[in-house]
Amino acid sequence: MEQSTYLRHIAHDSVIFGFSGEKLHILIIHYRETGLSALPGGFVRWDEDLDDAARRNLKERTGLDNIFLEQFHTFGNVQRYQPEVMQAIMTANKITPPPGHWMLDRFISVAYYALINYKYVTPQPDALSDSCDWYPVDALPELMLDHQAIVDKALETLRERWDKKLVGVNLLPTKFTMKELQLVYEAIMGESIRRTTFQRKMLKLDIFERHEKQYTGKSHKAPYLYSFRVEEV
Amino acid sequence: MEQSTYLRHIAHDSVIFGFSGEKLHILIIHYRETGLSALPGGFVRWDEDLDDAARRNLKERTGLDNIFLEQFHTFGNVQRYQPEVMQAIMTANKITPPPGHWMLDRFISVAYYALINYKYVTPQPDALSDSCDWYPVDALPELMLDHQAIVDKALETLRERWDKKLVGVNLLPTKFTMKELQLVYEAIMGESIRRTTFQRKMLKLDIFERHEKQYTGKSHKAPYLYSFRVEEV
DNA sequence: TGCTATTGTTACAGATTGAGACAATAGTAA
DNA sequence: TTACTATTGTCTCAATCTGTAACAATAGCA
Repeated sequence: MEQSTYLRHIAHDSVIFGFSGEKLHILIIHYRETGLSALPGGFVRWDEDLDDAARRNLKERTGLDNIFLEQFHTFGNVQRYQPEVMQAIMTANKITPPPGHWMLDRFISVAYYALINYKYVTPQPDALSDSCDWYPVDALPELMLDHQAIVDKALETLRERWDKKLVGVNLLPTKFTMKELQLVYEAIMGESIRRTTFQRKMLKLDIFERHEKQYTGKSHKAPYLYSFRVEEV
Repeated sequence: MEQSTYLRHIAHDSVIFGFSGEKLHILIIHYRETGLSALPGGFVRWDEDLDDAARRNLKERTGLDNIFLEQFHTFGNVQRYQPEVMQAIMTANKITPPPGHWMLDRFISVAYYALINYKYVTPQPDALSDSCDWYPVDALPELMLDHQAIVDKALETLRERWDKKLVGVNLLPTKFTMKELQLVYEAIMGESIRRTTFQRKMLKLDIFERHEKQYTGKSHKAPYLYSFRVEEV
């Protein structure tokens, strides 16, 4: 029996969030000469854990390892099945798949979201795509298949998990100011919060370590830098 | 190309919660003559939405329709791949699959949880299983593959979603007393809560409708019955 | 008419949250 | 040196929420 490299019918897509300092961004890839935009995704190898596949893919796309990555939903509607889309991508890359090729099958996609520090990432397009860019979540291009729905669900999940998953911290450098953390919060929640209330709420969590002040050259009081405290056991 | 009824490599399993009035229970099936216990699960047809597959399966197993059913995680570790388990089940049913049969392949399983009213359900074993019974969550038999991990994750999810998903209401009859709702809460959360605090918290949600009193024949004040209020638009 | 078990409601203290006030800077300008 | 401005770290006060307890109102029974 033929045993291909990848598990058939199973894909994974990642919503990679980055924070620019002002807005929340998502990494979008463009397929060569097709006008198609999509979330970075891939397949699962025969001998590979599902989570590892997502992690491997993320590393291939961004070069980053040890990143916050978490599964949030699996999309399996029949309407996802649009072989002509995959066909177009392959054709544009001068691949002529035989009818019934596994990439033209119906796929169920397990979706992950990643939180990374925008500045440390230089997106790297892979063999099938010609570019790989950051877009603000509120100004995404039209995405293929159900990828917009995947993004929407990812955002919804992010809002629910703000407190439990250190969402903000994972989008910032190791050291950050309360102001920066608040900007992330507001970008994700889509609502503003009072400075003092936010600061008090964060500090009461007692999970941050306070460091030296950050002198920016601006003529006002310098803020403290904070980092997530790593508990020693 | 051979096109089987089901999508290869993709399964789904359901953690079906029921509340006995005292404890939280889960529906477990036993495979004929193998000693194997498992969550009810199934596969996805070629022309079927993933969610529909889970819903169809639930109906086949319990006879119930229009039930609260929600996806919560997808399990895809390589360790799940134990063809000898599936082999044993098929052998016990006098089926001799050819080597490479699709049911002996590696599977990724999308897990759902359902909340149903214990009393209205008579579990119905299907062709491959000899029985189908309720077990208290704290006294489950040994489950095959990673099904215990699936149950654990389901419980964890249930606790997180108590408020958002009307978890309690979905486990009770249409009309219920505050006491009953509180018992469900305590069974799920694994901790007791003060009666007055709980009652106040629930009533403040302003999502319940109060009905007539429930006279049980006991010699004390009769409690009101409540139901979830359906907002008219 | 009491008695008991249970339920609905209210009262009160402590904790949490929203909103504002105020003092403490870090640089700039006078 | 001395204002002046923008921003940050705290503190205060009131409103709200939560944990706890008390109390009144039954429903059936002796």
